[in-house]
Amino acid sequence: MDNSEDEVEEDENEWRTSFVDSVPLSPAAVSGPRLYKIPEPTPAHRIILHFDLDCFYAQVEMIRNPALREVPLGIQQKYIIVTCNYVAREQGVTKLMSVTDAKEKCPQLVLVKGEDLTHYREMSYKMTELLMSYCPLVERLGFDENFMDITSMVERRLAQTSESENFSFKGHVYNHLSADVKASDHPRLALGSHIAAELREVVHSKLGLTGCAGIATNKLLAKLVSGTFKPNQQTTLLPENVSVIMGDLSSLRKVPGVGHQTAKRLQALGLVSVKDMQLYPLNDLVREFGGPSAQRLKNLALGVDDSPVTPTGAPQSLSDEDSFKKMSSTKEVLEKIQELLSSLVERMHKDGRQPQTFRLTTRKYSATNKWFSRESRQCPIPNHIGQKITSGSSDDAVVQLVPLAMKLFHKMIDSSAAFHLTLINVCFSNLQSRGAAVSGKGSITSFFTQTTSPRKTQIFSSQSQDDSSQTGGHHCVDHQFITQHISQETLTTKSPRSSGAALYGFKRKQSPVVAEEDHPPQKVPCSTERSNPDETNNTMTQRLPPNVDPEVFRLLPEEIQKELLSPAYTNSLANSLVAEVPYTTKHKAQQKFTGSKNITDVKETVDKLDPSDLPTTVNHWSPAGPSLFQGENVMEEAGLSLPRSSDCEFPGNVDPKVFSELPPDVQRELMSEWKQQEPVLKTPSSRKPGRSLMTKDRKSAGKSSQTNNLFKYFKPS
DNA sequence: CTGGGCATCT
DNA sequence: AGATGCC
Repeated sequence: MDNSEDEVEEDENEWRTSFVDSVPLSPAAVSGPRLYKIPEPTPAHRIILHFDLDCFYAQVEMIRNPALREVPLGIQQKYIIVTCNYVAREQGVTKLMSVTDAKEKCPQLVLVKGEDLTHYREMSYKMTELLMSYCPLVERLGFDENFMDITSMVERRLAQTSESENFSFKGHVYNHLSADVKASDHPRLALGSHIAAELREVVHSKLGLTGCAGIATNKLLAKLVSGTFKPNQQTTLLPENVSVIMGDLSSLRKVPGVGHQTAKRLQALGLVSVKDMQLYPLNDLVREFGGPSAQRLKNLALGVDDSPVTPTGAPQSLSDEDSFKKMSSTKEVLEKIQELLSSLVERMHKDGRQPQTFRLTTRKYSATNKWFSRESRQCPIPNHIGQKITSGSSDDAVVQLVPLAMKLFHKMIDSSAAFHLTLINVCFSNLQSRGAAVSGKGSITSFFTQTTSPRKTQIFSSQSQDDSSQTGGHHCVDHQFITQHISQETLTTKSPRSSGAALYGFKRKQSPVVAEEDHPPQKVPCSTERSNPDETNNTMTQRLPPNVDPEVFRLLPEEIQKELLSPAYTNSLANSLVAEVPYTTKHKAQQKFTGSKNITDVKETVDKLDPSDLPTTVNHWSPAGPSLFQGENVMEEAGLSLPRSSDCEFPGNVDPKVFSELPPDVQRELMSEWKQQEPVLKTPSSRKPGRSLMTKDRKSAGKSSQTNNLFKYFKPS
C-alpha cells in the first residue's frame, strides 16, 4: 500500500543536494512520461533512529542469570546457536553456528535453550513500550530492533535551543574521525544523536539492556549505520556520507529489502554490488521486477527510502511452532498440535483479543526441496471457542480447537499414505478487540468488531508524516532530558491509554479507568461487560443423574463430575481407540503475571477515502478485558477408566476419522458437548451465549464443557 | 540451509 | 494460500 505513487525520492533535502545530483539519476533513461508523480519537496526532513539490541536473547538470559555474564554463552535452538554473548564471540563463536562447530571453537561454551520465546518476547515488548512512552512513532522489526521517527522531538528541542548554541554529536559519526565534525551544519542530526544517547541510557537503566543506535534521515540509512560500531555504541550518518555507506556494502544482499530470492534474480542480471544497481538502467529493472519494485530497489541502492515509520502496535497474529527431524504418524501430530495449542491459547488469552481465524501450517520433507515448501490451511474460529479463549477456559478451548486443527491437517496430508513432516505451526489471526459476543450476523456488535486492520490506518506518505501527524495527534515526551523524565514517570505511571499504552498484556498495575486524551469523538468504548447472571452452577447440577447428591457432587473432582455427566465414552467408536493415548494436558502455568490492564478499548475508525490525505492517527491497541491470570490451574487428567453406560449416540455428520483420532478424554469432552446440545436443538434459539464464560474461579476452572454446537466442524467437507 | 517468530504483497 | 523478507 505504501508504494508506487509516493515511492519516488522525495527524500531528504540534504541528500538531494549532496548525493542525488552526483549520481546518474534515472529520469533521463526513462523516456516516456513519468509514471510517478514527484512529491513536492516538503522539507519533511526526518530524523530516524534505529535501535538494535546487542545479542538480544543472550542478554535476556544474562539478566535472568547474571552468572552467565562471565562465561561464554550461546543460545541454542535445536542444533543451532542463534546468538551468543560477546565472551563467546571472542572465542570465535558466531551467530547461526551449529552447536557442534561452536563447541569445537569453544569447548567451555555454556548453552541455554532458547526455543521458548516467552521471555524474549516479553522483554522485547517492554523495550518497544518504553520507547513509545517517549514518542509514539515506533516500529518494530523482529524482537530486537525498533525504528523511531523523532522528527518532532528534534524540532521541539531545536526550537528551544538558543541561537548559536554549541552543537555536538554523541557517539560516532560515520566516516568522520570524531574531531572534524561540524555539528552546527547538521543540528537536527546532532540533536538526534543526543536523544538516541538518552534513550539508550533509559533502556539500560530501566531494562538493563544495551544496544546500538543509528541516527540518520531515513529508515534504511539508520539501520545500516546502526551496526557500524558494534556492541553498545551509536553512530550518526551525515547526508554527505550516504554514498559512502552504500558503497561500503559488500554486496546487494546487504541492503535491507534485498533478500535471497531478489539477490539471485539481480545476480542473473549481472548485478552484484550496490554500485552495479545504482548504474543499472531503471527500464531494464522494470522489465524484471515491475514498476514499483524496480523503483524501490533502485532507491534502496541509492540510499533513498521514504517509507514512513509505521507504528507497529500489537501483533496481528500469534503463532507457535516446532520443528523436528521427522514426524510421520497421526498420533504424533495430534499430540504436537495439542502441545502447541495449549501454549498458544494461553498466550492468546493473555493478549485479550479474540482470534477469528485459525491456521495450521506444515512443512513436508522432500529430498529436492527440503527447506521450503510450507503449506497451510485456515478456517474461521467459531465464536464459542473464541470466547473460551478470551474468558480463560483455555483447556476447553484447546479441546475444541484440536478437532479443527485435525481437519485442516487432513486437508493437507493424506494420512493413509506415508508422510514426513518437519514442522508444525499453529496460528491465530484476525484478532478482534473486545467485541461482544456476536449474536447473529449483523447487529451492533459488528460495529465494535468490525476490523479495519489497525496498521492500515496509518498510511500516509512521508510528506504528511512530519510534525502535523505527531504534534497533532500525539505528544512526544516533551522534557528536555529524557533521563529526568523517566525517573518520575515510568512505565507504571504513565497513562497507558495513549499509544504509550501497554503494548502487550504484561505487567503493569493500572487503574481500570484511564484518562483519555486525543480524538475524543472517535472512541468507542467497548467495555460493555457482559456480566453473566450466575446460572453457571445450576446447569451442571440440574442434569445430575438420579441418586447423586448435588452437594456431594460439587465436591468431586472435576473429571469425575464430567464422567458422571457424560456417559459418552461408551460409544463403540470411541471405544475402538481407547487404546490409551496418554494424553496429559500438561498445562504449565509457568508464569504468573501479576498485573493486568484494563483499558477501555478504543477503536478509531478512519475514513480513508483518499489514502493520500489525512494522517489520521496511530492505532492504539489495548488488551481487552482484565484477563488476570492466576497462576493456579487445577485440572488434571483422569487417565482412569470409567463406568460405561449405554446411550449416547454418535452425532451425525461427525467425521469419524477425525473423531477417532482424538484422545479418549477429548472424545469424552466432545460427547459431553453433544449430549448437552440436545436441548438446544429442540429449542433452537433459547439458550446459547448464556454460560460458557464460567469465570474460572479456583476449582471449577477446568474443563467444563458447555453448550456449544460442534456439529458443523465435523462435517466432512 | 539452520531457528521461531512476525509482516507484507500477490 | 503461497512467496518473500526481516530478525
